[in-house]
Amino acid sequence: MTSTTIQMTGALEPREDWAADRCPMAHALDVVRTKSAFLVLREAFYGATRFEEFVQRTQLSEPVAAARLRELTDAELLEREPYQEPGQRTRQLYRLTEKGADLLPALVALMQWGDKWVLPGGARVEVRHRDCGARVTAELRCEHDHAVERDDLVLARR
Amino acid sequence: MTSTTIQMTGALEPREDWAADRCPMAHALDVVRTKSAFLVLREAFYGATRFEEFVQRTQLSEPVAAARLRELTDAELLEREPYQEPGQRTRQLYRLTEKGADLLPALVALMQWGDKWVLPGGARVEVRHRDCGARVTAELRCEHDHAVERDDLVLARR
DNA sequence: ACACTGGCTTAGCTATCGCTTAGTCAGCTA
DNA sequence: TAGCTGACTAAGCGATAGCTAAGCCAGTGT
Repeated sequence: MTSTTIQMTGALEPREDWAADRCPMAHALDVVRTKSAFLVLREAFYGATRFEEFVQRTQLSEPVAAARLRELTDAELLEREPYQEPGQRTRQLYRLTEKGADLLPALVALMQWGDKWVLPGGARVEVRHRDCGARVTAELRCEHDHAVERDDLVLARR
Repeated sequence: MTSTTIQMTGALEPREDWAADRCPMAHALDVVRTKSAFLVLREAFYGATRFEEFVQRTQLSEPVAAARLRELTDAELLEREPYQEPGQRTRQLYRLTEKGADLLPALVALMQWGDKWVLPGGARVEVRHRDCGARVTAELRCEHDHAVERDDLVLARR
């Protein structure tokens, strides 16, 4: 079995001074902490905009959906916008902001992992490329556009 | 502002029958539910193997670290292996399995998002490609190797 | 024989997550 | 004006996630 850990350079040791307080993943997880927040975001990506849509599609209770919509709006992953259908009163709809939409690779990566390891073949829906119809996955690439394998990763101090 | 929601094909409506029970993301989040689980996995990627390393580097309390290590081992994202240093008793070390290592794109995607939106420039460490030194990110690609923009995604029923 | 160390476990606490049930409120429609 | 609907809010509950403090156990070192 090949090693799956990222090789650390000598410069990274000792570890005590850089770890937990500035880890961007830990801070990301402070913003999107709960499963229900991921579910709300998933439905926002799938096109939900109205309160009732979020409640029905996430299968969350109304209070929980309302709390997550409020928190995600406060954190600026979603934005509210008033709208009015003819013959209806003014309502709010929720839309992804750029900040929220930028989480899509993380959600796709989780879906892809769940599909491969937890529910193989069980999902009823998949994400495809509009132009060519091929399945879309989140994969690791470097800025020079090389596909990066796990064992080709290095941690570098910035 | 461009639309950031995934376009749904007509075939996906009505939505009532396919949503929550088989969503692979929801099932992924049942396995890796808590922030502490993500932190333990992060440290496994960074090369931690011993109990004390996980405790110190995640800044979790010992009971929580022990619980997550047990759960992740039970879920087969980590495996235990006995080892013995000369003059020491036998100990366990924890290593990522293939299943666990496969979560790396999701973790990188979360790091990347946190680095961009929560802690801009604050992180002290980044992931690079060993061969060329360029920064690595998780990005969406289709099987035909096209880079996929958010607005070029379509949901398809499988 | 005794203390020490690494790797846990147990007990007991608080805070948060999510649920159900039961409102509230604004603006139609009758 | 009285009810209806969509979008919430409030109250109260049980389950879970995290903490600290304390203890346990196996194997070394002295």
